[in-house]
Amino acid sequence: MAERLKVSPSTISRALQNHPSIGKKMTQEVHKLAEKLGYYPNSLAANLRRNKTNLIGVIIPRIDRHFQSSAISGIEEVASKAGYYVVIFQSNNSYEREKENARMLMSSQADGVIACLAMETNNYDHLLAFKNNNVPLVFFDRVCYELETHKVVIDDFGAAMKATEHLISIGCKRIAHVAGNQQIAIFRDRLRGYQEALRRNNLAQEDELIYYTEDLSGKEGALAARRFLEMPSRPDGVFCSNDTSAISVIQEVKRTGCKVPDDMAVVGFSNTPVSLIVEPALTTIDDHAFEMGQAAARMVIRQIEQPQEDIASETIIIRNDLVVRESTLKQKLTAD
Amino acid sequence: MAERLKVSPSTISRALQNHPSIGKKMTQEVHKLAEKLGYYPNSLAANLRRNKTNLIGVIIPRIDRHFQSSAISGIEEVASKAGYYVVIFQSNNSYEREKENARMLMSSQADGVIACLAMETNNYDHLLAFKNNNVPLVFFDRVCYELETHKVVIDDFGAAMKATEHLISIGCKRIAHVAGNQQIAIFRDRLRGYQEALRRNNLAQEDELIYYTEDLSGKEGALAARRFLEMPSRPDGVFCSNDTSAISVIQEVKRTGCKVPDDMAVVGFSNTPVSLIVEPALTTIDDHAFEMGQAAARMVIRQIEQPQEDIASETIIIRNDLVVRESTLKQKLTAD
DNA sequence: ACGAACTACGCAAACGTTTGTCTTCCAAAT
DNA sequence: ATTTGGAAGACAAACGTTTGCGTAGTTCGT
Repeated sequence: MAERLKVSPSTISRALQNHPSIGKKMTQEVHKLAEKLGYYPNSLAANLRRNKTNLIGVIIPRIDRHFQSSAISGIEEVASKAGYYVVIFQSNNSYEREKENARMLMSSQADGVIACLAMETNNYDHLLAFKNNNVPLVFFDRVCYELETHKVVIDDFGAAMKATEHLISIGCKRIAHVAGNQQIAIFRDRLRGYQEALRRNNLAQEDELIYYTEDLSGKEGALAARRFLEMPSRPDGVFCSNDTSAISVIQEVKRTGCKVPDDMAVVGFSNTPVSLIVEPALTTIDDHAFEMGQAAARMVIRQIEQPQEDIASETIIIRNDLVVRESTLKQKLTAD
Repeated sequence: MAERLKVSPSTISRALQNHPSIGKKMTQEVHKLAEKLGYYPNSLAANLRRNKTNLIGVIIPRIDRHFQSSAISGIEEVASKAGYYVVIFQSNNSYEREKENARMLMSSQADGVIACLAMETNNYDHLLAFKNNNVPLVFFDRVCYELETHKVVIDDFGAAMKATEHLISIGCKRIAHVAGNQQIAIFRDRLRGYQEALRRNNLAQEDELIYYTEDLSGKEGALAARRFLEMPSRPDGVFCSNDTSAISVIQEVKRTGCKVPDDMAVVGFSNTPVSLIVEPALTTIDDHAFEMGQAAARMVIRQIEQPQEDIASETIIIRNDLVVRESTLKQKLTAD
């Protein structure tokens, strides 16, 4: 270590952080030497001693989903500005991996945790450890209502209602829905929002108009589209719980020679980049993933730095917007 | 700590890792107690003592690019199977951030590092620290030829040649190129591959057929397309150095009423998901990002675990494939 | 019955920092 | 000349593990 080349260990430490009780000359010399020796402080040791790691752990399903990586970008932006590092753990939507990730995070003494739950997860004991050990925990998007924690979400119910009412406003009378896994609150809420919109507008609510999927994959979107197309009285609008399935629906509809939006209008959810590429471009809900990430990061950092706050739980709801594109721009709209 | 509830500190440690020199009964009791107390070993302390973190640091430009996140998925798969954790640092293509990331990685005592260089980077001193301190370093994709390290790449030159020759094979005579930042080796190589294909087939090599971009963004793709379309003798084929710009080219060409591929065939690079969504679907080079990640991870782990190996540098070249889709399926092809 | 060989565990040092307190030295005030 | 005070730095403990070695207690062979 650097100390042996000059003097004592504590002096080095203080010099490196420009502590006032160390002389100017000494301080400068130490910095010089550190430079020359290519010295890197061992943060393991420092963190151990200080009992603070400046680490924010993030547990998410998959990094290669646009929504998730946008949220992470938001988290990172806020965190790094505040002097925190972000370490990412993927659950791959597996409960076991999520549990393992939580264990690792506990072991690595993260100062705070941000999580978006895996599809499979319906037991939350592995996350209790954070609560029990006073490490701040913030959920976003796929949150857990059974646990009393801070959350960042969007109003999925309202957004779904908005999307469905948009379909109604352009004249759709029979509106179908491609629903996500009903274990997950956000997908339940989107289904409910869809139903509520129908109810308020006195439109048909038939069970067969709802296609339940496992994971809203493209394949399932195509299957849903086929089912809808084969129905005797075919729906004229579809609200899908994500963009991937919505795009698949569009493609499948077109494959059969029908027109989007004229024969069937389509609305997605999330405003991923592909929604701009598909033809016709997809009307969708912009869920502001980046902002969700920012809010979650700010929230967790506040908890880290002001632990005395007695807020048991706080929920932030991020704005969402309906982005109208061609997939719901009926040419006959003006004629109506 | 758990020890105070029973006996000595070392016994606990050994019991937790099922060391043979600890009695069955004792071992079981310790595990039980750990369970009950919700005990999480402090890996900071353990790592400090063992001088091994099981951490692999990854420095990449941006997590929300499909190529990068696929590569990370590959890295993670291999790493986690081998008992390593992956911690991700984004450079946002900024040299300063990359330097900072490298410093942090050095401080956190990562066992190995995998890096994909930022656009801005053309000085490599910050990465020398790894070499100097014997922490294995593997580059992938955007590698650095000035440093003697292990690398995982694809044959960008060959792939570009393959792509361009494919355009030639479908009858294109005037082939343009949307080139990436020429500071980066891979984009230089792709340009060279394009040129070589033209040379070998005795086709026109005009400077104005090459459109140089800063970052191959969608916007730049559209600008390139416009330039090409306005040329007196319009190119009938375009090879773009990435998918984003290629898709923009397709959209812009269509916007002006021209047909892809009949008026202008388009080839991209990377086989991102959007290449399947755009119409016509994009012919592109599949660069096997996931496999690159896997290979890089295997490579760095091998170096970590077999430090005696005297291999100064090794380069792995991952297979790449041309994926032919409608953007180069000329209907007149059979007529030719 | 005596020592050898095991078994099962404790002791203590070490990893590289941080930090509260103590010491030393020197200048200024009395 | 003696005290006072402040500046600059040293000492040592502590963070929570791991690990080489030592040492009781037990078992076994003779």
